[in-house]
Amino acid sequence: MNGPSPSARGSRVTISEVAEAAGVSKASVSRYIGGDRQLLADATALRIGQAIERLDYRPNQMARGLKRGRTRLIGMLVADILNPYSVAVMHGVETACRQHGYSLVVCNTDRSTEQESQHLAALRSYNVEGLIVNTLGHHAGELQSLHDELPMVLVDRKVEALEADLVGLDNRDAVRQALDHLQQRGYRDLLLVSEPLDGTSSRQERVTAFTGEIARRPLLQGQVLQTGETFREALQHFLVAPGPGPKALFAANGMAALAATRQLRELGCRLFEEIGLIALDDLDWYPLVGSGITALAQPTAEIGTTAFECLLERLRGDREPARHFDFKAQLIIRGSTHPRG
Amino acid sequence: MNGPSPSARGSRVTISEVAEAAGVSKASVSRYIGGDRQLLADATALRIGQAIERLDYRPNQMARGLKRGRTRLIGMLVADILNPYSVAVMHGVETACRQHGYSLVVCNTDRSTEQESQHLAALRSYNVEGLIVNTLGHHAGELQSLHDELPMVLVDRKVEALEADLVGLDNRDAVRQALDHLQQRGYRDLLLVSEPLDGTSSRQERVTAFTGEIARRPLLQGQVLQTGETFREALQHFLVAPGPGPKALFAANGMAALAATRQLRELGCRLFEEIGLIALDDLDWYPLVGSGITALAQPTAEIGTTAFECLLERLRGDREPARHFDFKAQLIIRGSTHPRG
DNA sequence: CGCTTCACTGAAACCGGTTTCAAAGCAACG
DNA sequence: CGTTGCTTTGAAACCGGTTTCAGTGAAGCG
Repeated sequence: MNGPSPSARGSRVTISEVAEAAGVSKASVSRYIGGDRQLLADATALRIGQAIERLDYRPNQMARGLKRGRTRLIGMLVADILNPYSVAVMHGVETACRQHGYSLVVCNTDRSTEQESQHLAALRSYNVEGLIVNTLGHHAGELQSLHDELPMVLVDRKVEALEADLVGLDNRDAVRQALDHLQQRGYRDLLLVSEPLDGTSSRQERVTAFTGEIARRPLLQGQVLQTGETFREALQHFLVAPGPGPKALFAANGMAALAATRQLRELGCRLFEEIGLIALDDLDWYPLVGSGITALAQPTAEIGTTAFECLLERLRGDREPARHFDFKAQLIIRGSTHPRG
Repeated sequence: MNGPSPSARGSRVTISEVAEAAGVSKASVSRYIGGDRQLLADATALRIGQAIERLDYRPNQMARGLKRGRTRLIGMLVADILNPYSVAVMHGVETACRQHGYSLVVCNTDRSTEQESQHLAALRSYNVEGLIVNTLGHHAGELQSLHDELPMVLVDRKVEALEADLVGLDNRDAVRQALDHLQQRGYRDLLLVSEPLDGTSSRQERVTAFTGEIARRPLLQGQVLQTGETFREALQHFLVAPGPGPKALFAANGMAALAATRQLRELGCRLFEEIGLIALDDLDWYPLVGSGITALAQPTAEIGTTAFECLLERLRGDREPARHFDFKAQLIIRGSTHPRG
């Protein structure tokens, strides 16, 4: 009837106590909890089971990991935990982890190079079995040396000179879908709004795909703008400049969509009568802004699960060369790209 | 020039190898990395430092935790990682953790009772030093028995019969601020929109404070509505029903604000000319909807840091009775509560 | 010079598990 | 009845660290 003593903070039941209570050796208890139950006589297993139940014994995963080399811990390095995309992917990863008996250690680098390094060291010291990385990818050296030690899957962003699996979006296809849609709706003068190009591969790919596609489509004219200090003025300039036809913005991700919409409002634009908008990522508030923001949704949950499952295969010994998973974005049409003239 | 062998997956440099390389004993190396450096002769320390550098040695945190009892790991149980409030708090916690050399294991229960239980077991088995809990709080028993073993801080939500520190919002004050503001702006007929009352203490407190305050203010009339299946009809009914004056919604949190705004739009409301809106939590898209949504911002970062620091004090041996930290919400006025009447 | 003190170091026990290895008990076999 | 072989078990080594404790040599002291 009496639970564990409240003052006994940190002192847990150990395998030795269970062994003693059951009148067997540590080894037998270890075999019981380790799944080698068929090695034990039924009577012995029963006694151990009862002792475990009675003492409410839970094996110490850290101690198990020490000898066994399996901590059942996965590390995830996230560039910006306040970015909804990252969280959505992380949610997918976490779900997959739990389903396979793994736990997730999440490290947020806050887009800081120094924190990235610090977190990598920490994750290594915790003996995580594998790593899911969505980050700046400076520290290519550290990442490489870590990748030599354990499996690693990149999410959304390549890291230069790192031969690892990659799970992300088919950016080229997404950009094409966006331009197809805008063009079909009658928009002609486009502006790609991206967060600053800091080397993040997905951002760069979207920009490259955009300029490439624009060059290939005689009907369209397009330029690229980065959010930041000069963004407002440049945007204003775009709005008033003469062009080949109706104007539209293409936000390269959710944060850019937020920044773009905010600036449009502050510049006194009526959303979205004067100017169209399409955004990569589909955030839950897009339907609420003006007549709704047209989006290219990323299958974030699927990206997360795939990243984990990819990691799992590596953990099970898969030695294939690095693979790439490119998911397609899904167009969700709302009022911000209503047909134009 | 040659890094570690790529095939040597999982085999790291150990303290023994460093000891051998430096020509000293494990004990000395341990003292070196453990901060007992002043115990060592300068020459010895130098040799060890060089050996560590040369072999790129990183101590295994798990092994250290085993004997020392300090894993430098904090667990956080989150009810819903897709809820921006939770993420914002988590961000605060994570930052504080890193600054103090701790890492964070995040477990998302997805509002599932079963997952909560599963995660608690996992966190225990990983020897986390402390726990930050923001969750349903079913499993009061498991939480209690865990709280007997290690320090625990609740965030936002009380758990019945659990005597633990709590960090959250002063809900009564927040509700008063909201009603003061609405009243002063001329709104008279109010509707509190809450997510379903599932026992979450903060939700319940807001509802209770609301009805209490309404009863106390003769000018105001108010009722409570929960999001969910019947929400749309009930909302529509509220919109057309006669009342004592201008109507406004009070969203009890960010998710409720999202649901409410969405329904208002679908019901054809012009935001926010016909009806006012104030929301608890301040999400980054509030300025973009209609004329902007007035908000009561929670100091989420501060809540997160406080939760961690509170935990830290407990870890350092603080045995005070359970404390409560109630933060004040901050009113941020936007167009959704423009003056009426 | 003998004795104490102190700074420094290493051997060994320990943390809580897993795994190897050998041995004990028992049945089947020739 | 002596072997053989299988099942079941425990002692002990091990994982990678920390910590205790005893020992060494040199400096300080009477």
